[in-house]
Amino acid sequence: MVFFVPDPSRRRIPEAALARLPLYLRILGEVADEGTAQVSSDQLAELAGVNAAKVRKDLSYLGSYGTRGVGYEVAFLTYQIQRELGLNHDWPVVIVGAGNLGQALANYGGFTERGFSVAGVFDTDPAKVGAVVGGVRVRHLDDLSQVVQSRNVSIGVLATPAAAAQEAANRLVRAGVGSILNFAPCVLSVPRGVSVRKVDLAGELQILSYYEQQRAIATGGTQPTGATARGVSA
Amino acid sequence: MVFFVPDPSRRRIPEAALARLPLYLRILGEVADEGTAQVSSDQLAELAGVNAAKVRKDLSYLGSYGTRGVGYEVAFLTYQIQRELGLNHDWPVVIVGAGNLGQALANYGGFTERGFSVAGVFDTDPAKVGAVVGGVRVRHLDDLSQVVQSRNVSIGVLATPAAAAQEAANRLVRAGVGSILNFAPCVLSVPRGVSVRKVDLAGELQILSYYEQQRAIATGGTQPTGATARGVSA
DNA sequence: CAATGTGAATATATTCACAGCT
DNA sequence: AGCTGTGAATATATTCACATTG
Repeated sequence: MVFFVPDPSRRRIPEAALARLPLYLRILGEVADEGTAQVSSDQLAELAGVNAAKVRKDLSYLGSYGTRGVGYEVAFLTYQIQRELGLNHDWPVVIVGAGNLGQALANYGGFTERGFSVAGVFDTDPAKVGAVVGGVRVRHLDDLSQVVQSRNVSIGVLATPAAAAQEAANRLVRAGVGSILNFAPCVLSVPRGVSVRKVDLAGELQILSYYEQQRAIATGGTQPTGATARGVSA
Repeated sequence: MVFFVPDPSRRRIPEAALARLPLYLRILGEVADEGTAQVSSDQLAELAGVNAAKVRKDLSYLGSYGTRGVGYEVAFLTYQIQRELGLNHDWPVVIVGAGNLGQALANYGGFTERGFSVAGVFDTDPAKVGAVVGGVRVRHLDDLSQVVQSRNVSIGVLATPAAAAQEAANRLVRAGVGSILNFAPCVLSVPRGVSVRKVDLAGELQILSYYEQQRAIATGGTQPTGATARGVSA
């Protein structure tokens, strides 16, 4: 009997810490742009708006890359986070759905700016196929597999209407994509091993709405515009 | 000495549970569209892709709205979640930044579809001011305060470049906005009491990149396209 | 001596498992 | 009989506080 076989993927970073690494990375970029070579966890924490102990613990999952009494070397730490996140590789993405949001994401500089080139934009609507969006021609979804394989794409961005999302996800998975960023307002069912992250834009507003309502209650203030109850199934 | 003054805002829902309410709400909407009147926590859990006990505990923070042995009445539960989130009120939003993302969000049906009307789109760029986006004319940021006050706006969506974000946030706060949804890749500093939620689109991809790298390591498979190390301060 | 890295303490979140209703 | 609502158990995350080290 073998005890304590330490899961070979033991190196896994806790989810909560992982989610903050992109933030630290961005801050390190800004700090570097100002010519600063060293940062302390206190400084990072201040800039990131989090607790300094949290910064240190988060970074400790990557290894011991700081210097006691001094801090972290900006360039070195940047490199280590990038390496941990896999950002020293190219990760071309495909965008499925060339509606408002899909087009916006294709045009949106933020992806390419941070190293995610758009290998293709896909749709099934003949009216959209052929149009040029963000410098990329919209292709028919039938070409997805070919592009994913030839360009070695492993990340897909899903920006279709909810009704089309599951089928589009199926196609992404069949084409060989291993991770999906889902903007469609629906829950995807994917084979085990495929990673999905969901972004719910309207949901974010609903959460803010809760905070605003709490504030309104707390301050005993007047409620916002007309308490027009919406239909229950809206 | 007074012990255990139970925080008057004790009614606060745990953050993690709160973040799932929009998901449940959406699922309830789908279920209702299919004409189903009752759902069990098992069914909801299945549809939401989470544990059934979690569903029950989340819903229990709202009150006891289920019926033992039966489940939850779809319409009633929908109403209760909406009420808790403050969605029985109108919450007009303003969008600051009429670049690619700002325009897309204004056009994007998802906000209005879920009851968040766009009261205005603002920018400082004279080339953009006056253009019509998503049926709304882009106004100059100087008009922000007037619109926020006249339309009683308390939620702002920030979609400017990072460099302009802090100043735009200041203006939102000064105008009277209490909650900000921040798409700009930067950390905002706001007065105590103002809520900020950040959406980091590229950061989401970076996290997926980590998963993909882990998969590549686990499967011992070939790395993705060219291991071109990017500049350290990228 | 200043700041990291980390055990220990605390807080939050998830899940189990079942008493209690319908 | 079946499903909710919830204490208790567990897991994860955050924060404290300090020994350790350059």
